[in-house]
Amino acid sequence: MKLSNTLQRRVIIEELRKVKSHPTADELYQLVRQRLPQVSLGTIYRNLELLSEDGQIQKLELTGKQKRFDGNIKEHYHMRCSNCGCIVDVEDKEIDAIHDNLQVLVERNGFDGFRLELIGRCSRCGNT
Amino acid sequence: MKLSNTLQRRVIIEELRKVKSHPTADELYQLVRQRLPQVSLGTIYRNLELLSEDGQIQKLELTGKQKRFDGNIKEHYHMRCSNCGCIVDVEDKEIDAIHDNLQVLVERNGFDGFRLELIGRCSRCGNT
DNA sequence: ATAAGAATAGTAATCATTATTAAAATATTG
DNA sequence: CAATATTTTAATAATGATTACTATTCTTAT
Repeated sequence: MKLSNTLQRRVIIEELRKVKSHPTADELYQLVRQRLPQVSLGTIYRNLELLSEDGQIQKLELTGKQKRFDGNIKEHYHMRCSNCGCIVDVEDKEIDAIHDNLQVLVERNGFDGFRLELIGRCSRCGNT
Repeated sequence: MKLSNTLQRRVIIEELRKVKSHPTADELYQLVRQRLPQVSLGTIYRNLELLSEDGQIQKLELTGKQKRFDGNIKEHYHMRCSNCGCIVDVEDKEIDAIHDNLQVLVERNGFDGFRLELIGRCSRCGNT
């Protein structure tokens, strides 16, 4: 079924695409509220689910108790900062290469797929 | 600090080591209750955390909203069944090999580590 | 055995998420 | 455009997993 074009939905998409922080539903709620003070948290949750089912945004399958969302639907990797817990995008040719290798290997061994989450330090937290 | 030797703690470890199902805290609570009917769910949670900090059991870093625990502290991979959601151990030479490759690659690119979760069908659910 | 510290059962509180519902907005059809 | 059907919304309640609190009991080290 096609999704209706509602103001709330438009603002949710816009705000999600503005940020690169892979927000949780609640974080996005805070952003959307600045433009639509009456918006309800349930609306955020419902739309994030619907929009990700519809392929307009990405629901991230990551460890941790909160779901996170990404306005960028191009497949790419994520790194979790071992210090602050934030999620950052990984743009890395070599990781793309290992992805392809993993995919082949994993399928050759009868698995359907895999989830890979990188761990490191984000730029804010440095290398120490 | 060293952990005291309590009956509850012993039974929790024993029951966890008996099963290969990577239970959640609540699932383990059901098992422990059969031997200690007065045990409290809080005791299960607290001890699972303490025991994993102490290295006596493994807390699994997996996607999904519930934490899971493993009595086997030897490092090994896990597969999530895409049908029933259960977690099964993966014993696979090739996966071990890719693990080592990934480790090298990931470190060479400045990451500290990674989490890999395989996806497939468990033996109960078959290959369809 | 006793005192100090740790762990327990029971309960309440918290956090993330999902469900419910009546009213409002949007889409469809004639 | 008007009438109707459908979807979505805000507000609220409910759920499920986990954590916090607390008075009492158990362990451990003297």
